[in-house]
Amino acid sequence: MSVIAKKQESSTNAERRRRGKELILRVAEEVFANLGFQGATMTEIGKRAGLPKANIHYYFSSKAKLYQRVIDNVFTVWLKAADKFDDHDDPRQALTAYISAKMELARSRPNGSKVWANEIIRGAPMIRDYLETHLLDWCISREARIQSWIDRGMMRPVNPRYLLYMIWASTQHYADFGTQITVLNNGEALSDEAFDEAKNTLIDVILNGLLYESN
Amino acid sequence: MSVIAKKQESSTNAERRRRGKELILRVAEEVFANLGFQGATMTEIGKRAGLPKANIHYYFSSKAKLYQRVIDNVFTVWLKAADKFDDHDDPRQALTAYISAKMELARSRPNGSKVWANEIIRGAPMIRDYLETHLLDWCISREARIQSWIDRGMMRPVNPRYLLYMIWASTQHYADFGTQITVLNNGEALSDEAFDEAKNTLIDVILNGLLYESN
DNA sequence: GTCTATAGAATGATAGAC
DNA sequence: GTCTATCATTCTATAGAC
Repeated sequence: MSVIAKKQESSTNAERRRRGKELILRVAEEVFANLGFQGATMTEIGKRAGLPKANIHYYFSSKAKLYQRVIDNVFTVWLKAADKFDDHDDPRQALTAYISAKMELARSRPNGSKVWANEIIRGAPMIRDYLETHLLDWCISREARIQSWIDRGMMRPVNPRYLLYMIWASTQHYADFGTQITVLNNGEALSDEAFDEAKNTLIDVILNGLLYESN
Repeated sequence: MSVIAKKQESSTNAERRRRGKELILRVAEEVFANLGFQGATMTEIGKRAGLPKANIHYYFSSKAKLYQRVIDNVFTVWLKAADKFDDHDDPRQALTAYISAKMELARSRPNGSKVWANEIIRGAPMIRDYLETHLLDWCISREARIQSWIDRGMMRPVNPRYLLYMIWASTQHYADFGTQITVLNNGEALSDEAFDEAKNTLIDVILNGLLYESN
């Protein structure tokens, strides 16, 4: 076997290993979201991934480590969507883009949002440092941006932080409380059209609540 | 011992028993809120209540039954606050009263809100029937009320259901995500003044977003 | 009613064969 | 790398003394 062939085989194995880890992470996100950290079991994660639990321990040394990796992914995805906030220097466009991005995330990755919510409700034992550093930094810089809009008379004066909380809460609700929303929708998940209407209602009320008539 | 004395003693014992159950329920709400259903243990509940776990089982036959009772209490308290919605036939007054009541509940009973959130995130296994009956009924009647305001030109047209979700989400956030809010507040819980400002921001944005200038 | 002790089941983690 | 078998721990729940 040539060196090149060896390299290719090695690359293939690495690739397979990566895919195995990806699969486990995806399944683990779902299980942690629906059962909480304590409720989730390695056996259940293994079962849904089609593996004995010993294999999960082979890839991720402990349940806590696996959970930490799931949380890392959730935060990475959130950060990426949150950057939509910076695309425009106009409150109407920026807030519309941000609310839309958050709603699309709630739609496409509800389990990530649930894991995050579960973790916060528990008192954030695993991610306190994220909150104290990355999240706080993100907030401070965006609050400055919102304040500059207020100072320039582009929107009504509100405490920027409470505005951010309002947007987080009302968008993430469609992921975290998806079960309740489905039950109240006669047991059917919101259609794409209904979800769009919900999104537009949020944008409509918040922008109307913040912007002056003239804008 | 006279019959009256016997009656009094019996009443005192019943009273003590009731107080014992109350204490356990209060402690259980806190433990379920912070650890989730699976994370909460009878040992921990007993420890915080100053009792061995066998006593908890004496008062509540099983962990599931105790949890169900905690959930019952949460829903009862919520229903009472939700009635604030009916005190006025004017959107400004009614929505202000309702948002205020929800925020006061988030402030005074954050653990109840967290238990509810945990239960919904898990897929509402224990309270699906509540959602399908009591909560749905409550929604339908209040949506009709909101719709009548819209029909009478008292507020801008929005889908009443998504407005309710917005109010629930943005108020309950202050309970469910209290840990995150505290960390972002430099590790200190929101002061009464800050909480009031948050409440007024919500009322301000939502009412401004819904009502016509002339109102 | 209250407690100690323990049964019986489930879980995270690992050893060791293949 | 993958699997079976198993250990050590922890949990719900109950038995039984007081």
